[in-house]
Amino acid sequence: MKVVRKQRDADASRQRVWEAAAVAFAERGYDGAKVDAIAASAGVNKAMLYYHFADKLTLYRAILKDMFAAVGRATTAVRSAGGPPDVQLRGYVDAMVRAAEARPHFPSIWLREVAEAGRNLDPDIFAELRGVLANLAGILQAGSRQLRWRTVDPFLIQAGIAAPIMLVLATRAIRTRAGISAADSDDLTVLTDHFTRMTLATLAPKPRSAR
Amino acid sequence: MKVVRKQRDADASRQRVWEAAAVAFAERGYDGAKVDAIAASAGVNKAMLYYHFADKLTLYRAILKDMFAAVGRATTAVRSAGGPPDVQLRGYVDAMVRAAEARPHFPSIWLREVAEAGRNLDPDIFAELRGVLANLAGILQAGSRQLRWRTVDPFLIQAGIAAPIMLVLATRAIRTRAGISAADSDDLTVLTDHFTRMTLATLAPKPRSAR
DNA sequence: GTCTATAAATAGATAGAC
DNA sequence: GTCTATCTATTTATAGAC
Repeated sequence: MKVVRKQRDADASRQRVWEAAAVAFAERGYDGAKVDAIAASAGVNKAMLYYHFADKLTLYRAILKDMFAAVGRATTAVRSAGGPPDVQLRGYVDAMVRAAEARPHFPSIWLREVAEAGRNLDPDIFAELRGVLANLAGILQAGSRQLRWRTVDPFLIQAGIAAPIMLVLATRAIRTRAGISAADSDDLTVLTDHFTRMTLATLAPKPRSAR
Repeated sequence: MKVVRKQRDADASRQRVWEAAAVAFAERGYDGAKVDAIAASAGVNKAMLYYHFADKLTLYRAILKDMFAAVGRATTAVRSAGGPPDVQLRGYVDAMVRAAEARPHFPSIWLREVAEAGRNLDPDIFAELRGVLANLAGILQAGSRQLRWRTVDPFLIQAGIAAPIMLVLATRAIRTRAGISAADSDDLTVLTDHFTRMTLATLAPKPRSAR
């Protein structure tokens, strides 16, 4: 009984550290986030943090890995589900939005990692990223065959989907304050709709007769 | 003569500090960039850095202001030049690409600032951002009238243009190493072409008859 | 303008008691 | 599992000579 209780507390404090760290890394970046602050905000002592995680970098990498693994799982599920390419594409966009939405720290950390140009990413995570891109490439190929989509570099398509989504989500709070309105884009469905339509329009074949 | 020489040296060392700082802030972020490292990489002593700039934050803000002012000038020039909305839009995209390309540190710092959700941005810079967005909104309105473009939130369009461009530029070096190919997208014209076409396709009116 | 030396504060990490 | 106290290295910033 005592063991069980301790176990539950352990999980709880580990979880609180994890979440406080995710918030801090999102708000301040790896170097800007301070271990003292993370521990304090988690309601534990700094030594407790080091009890659960070897060091700051290990903690950070654990959060990163969780993020990218989630995207990998979600996009692979979309691909496995099959269906028409345009439906899969919507699923892909939706997977991005949902993975980010489920983790409030996701957009900021993702943007920072892009800015870092991968310095913190280990081979595992790179493999995950290539997997995500392969899922997208698969959808694009299916679209080429079945819907005569244009042939476009999958990386450019991925950039066009993920980057703006993360920007919109990362700046939700500040935009109203800054006098930059985007009322609609706070609705996640609007987000998915817009970037799905944008991507499909980009991929659509040239009209037969027009011009 | 001596004064002139000193003056030239002053400019030179100030400039070297500026550039070293821009690189460091891009690579490591505000907190990750160390004053010692910046001074060393600029080939001056740390005290020299403080001679030219009041403190680290002032130096950082100066670089930020230069970046956003450049985008403001460039997009305003595009708007003033007038012309058909689709041509103006291409000019707008091109302005983003060029402003970023002219400053190697631009994409990374821009992405980091988005992740910061504006913590470092002062009212001046916010005004600049609103100006850029107003320039885009003007183009979109002209397109609505003259080319029957759809009505879309300008912020979503801006997100769709700027964010992926910065991502592509910020990750140029790493992508080859990571096994993520995007050979074409290293050519700036290809970049401008792609995101211009993407945006125009997004804005294009619904076809009359099709479906 | 430029440098050396150093102050003063902060931050990551650990020892060791409970 | 959890905490207090502390060690050590790093980091921003300045004083003051040349």
